[in-house]
Amino acid sequence: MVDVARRADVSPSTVSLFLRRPEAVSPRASDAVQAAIRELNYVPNMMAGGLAAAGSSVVGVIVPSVRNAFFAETVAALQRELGQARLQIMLGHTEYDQAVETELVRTALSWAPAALVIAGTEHGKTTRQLLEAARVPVVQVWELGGEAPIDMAVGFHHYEVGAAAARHLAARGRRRLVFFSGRANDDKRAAQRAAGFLAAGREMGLAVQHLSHPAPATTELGGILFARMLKEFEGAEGVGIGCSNDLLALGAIFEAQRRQVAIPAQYAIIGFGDLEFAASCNPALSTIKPFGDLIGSEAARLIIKSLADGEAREHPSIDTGFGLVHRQTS
Amino acid sequence: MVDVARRADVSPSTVSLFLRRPEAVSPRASDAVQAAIRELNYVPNMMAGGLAAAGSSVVGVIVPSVRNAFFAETVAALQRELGQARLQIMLGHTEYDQAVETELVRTALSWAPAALVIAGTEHGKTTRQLLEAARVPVVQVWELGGEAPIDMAVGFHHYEVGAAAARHLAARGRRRLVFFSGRANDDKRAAQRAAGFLAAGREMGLAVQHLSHPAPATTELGGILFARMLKEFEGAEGVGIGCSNDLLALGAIFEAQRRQVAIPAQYAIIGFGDLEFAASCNPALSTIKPFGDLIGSEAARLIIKSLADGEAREHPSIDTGFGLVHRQTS
DNA sequence: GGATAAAATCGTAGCGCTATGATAAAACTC
DNA sequence: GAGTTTTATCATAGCGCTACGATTTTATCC
Repeated sequence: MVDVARRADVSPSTVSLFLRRPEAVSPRASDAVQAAIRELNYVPNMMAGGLAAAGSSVVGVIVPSVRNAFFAETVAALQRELGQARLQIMLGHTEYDQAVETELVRTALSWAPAALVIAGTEHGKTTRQLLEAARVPVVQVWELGGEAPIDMAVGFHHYEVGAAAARHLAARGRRRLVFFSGRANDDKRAAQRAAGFLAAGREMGLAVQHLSHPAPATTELGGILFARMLKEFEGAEGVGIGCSNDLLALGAIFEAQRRQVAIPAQYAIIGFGDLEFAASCNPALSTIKPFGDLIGSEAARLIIKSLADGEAREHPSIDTGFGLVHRQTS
Repeated sequence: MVDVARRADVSPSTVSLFLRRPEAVSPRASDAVQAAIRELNYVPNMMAGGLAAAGSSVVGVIVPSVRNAFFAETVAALQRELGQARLQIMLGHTEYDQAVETELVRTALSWAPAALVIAGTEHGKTTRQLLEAARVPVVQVWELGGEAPIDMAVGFHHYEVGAAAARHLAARGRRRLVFFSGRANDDKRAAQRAAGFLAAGREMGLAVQHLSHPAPATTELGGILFARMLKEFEGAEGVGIGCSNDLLALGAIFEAQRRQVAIPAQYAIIGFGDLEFAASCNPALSTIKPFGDLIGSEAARLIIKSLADGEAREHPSIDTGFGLVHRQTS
């Protein structure tokens, strides 16, 4: 910055002011500074700026897995919207491990972030304390319900997702409901969807069952659970299958085809996620669609608004809801 | 840090030294400092440290899209390995736009990063200049060939991927080869795979054709291209289809089923990516498997080694190669 | 032209930590 | 115990920029 100032024949303060508030600098000085920046290919040092300003332009984003298409979509939307506001994403993923999550929060805080985005409402005690003490906007995403939000929240009720899937299958005449899920020990949100599905089925007086597995919810596991279900429900009629995500559903479809089992004539299926392939499946997959992109863009909007409002900021929770997408499998 | 020092009855220098090199501090002082850190819940300010040290623990990671499962896997591996080395990922994604890429590089550089990871070998002139002038380790990932590496590279030759797919289909008796691709205007790596496929086919004296589309390479597009191909090759025999990714292949499989076209009896298919569902498809998908996880972990290893070696560091290019996974579609 | 207000520019202390050399304390040798 | 070496601790300048008040310049009014 000192070199830019020298070249533009202004003081370093003026260069700094120009970068922060261009309208506060005269056109003559602006032109000179811009030219100097271009000629010297000057790149500001964000650490110096953040240190002097007692806060940085970093937004810590902590999700269970960036490989999971749900979270990837939200991260992408956050990047898009926050990038426009000159904020940078520092990414951490927990692989569903609470101790990792605590360390990632601590690391994010060491960058004096402008805000934090973290998936879920359930956190370990230390994590929650760190977040509560952080004095920066915190947005919990992808879930509502459970523990009260620390600050702001954007998500939906996974329990209601499961219930909606059960009600949809019942409305399609299914009298016996089965729920497939993976990551039984780690994925609290999938467990909520299962709980909602089973409870809604019971309320409607239907027979319900839960087939779960500790492995991640993959296409392969979907096929395995479908085969297992066939064994248990030999000859049963009117079965509806809820899957904790679309990959399990895809695997179930493939296994049904291999065994000449007709979908949905013999077994109706509904997934969760409305993943990229869902509409193009054969048969096209019914699913519950979360709005991952909307979650990201709403979280970004809340952050930007919070930063503008300062101490007067609010603490909203936004329920994005979800969509029922009725296609050929149900 | 001053508060921690006061509480531990040592100087702030000793606290700092303990955090950087614990073995350089006596056990008595170590215990006192650790206790003070715990009691005060002290979180270091990384910006101050980075500024004073003339460099930070940030690694800028710039990929076309985090929603793309290939890159997500590499980002996940980078996060895992670099996290172990106390480095933090600052993520940017370009959505295949070169101007965005340039800005993301500039932003990453403003954090005085320890290193940069960027996808691809082809970059705009300004981007390349920024990277060359950066004086930090730069690892280009997911591609080899094209322009010479700026510093280090971990990837494979997409042209060879296409050629391998063509040779595989020829070895399975296919006499007419078609390549499906999407994002025809943006995705240079997909274009390379197409070029390799077509060239290898021609070299073997086979009829070759390229069906491409400017839209992203989705399952739906796979179905559309398959339908288009059926029109053009009405009654042709011995056709082999190479797809620029597994999603296109999945869409082609679904469309074949809808039209009672037998895979691979009538048309053989090979994808790219070995995505999560590939093995569980009906029929199971033949594909070319890139090693996204290995690319991430190798890039991380190179960065960590570079940082340890300092000016004496080397500039390797690592060819991870790829695997041919022969399953039921071919 | 003088007085006043607004806009523009500048000077300065300091943000929290590091690297480095200076100093103090501990360990070793004779 | 004295001298030397090694280990541990401390003091200091400074990293590049910001926020803020001081100063200068420009614009407006009478």
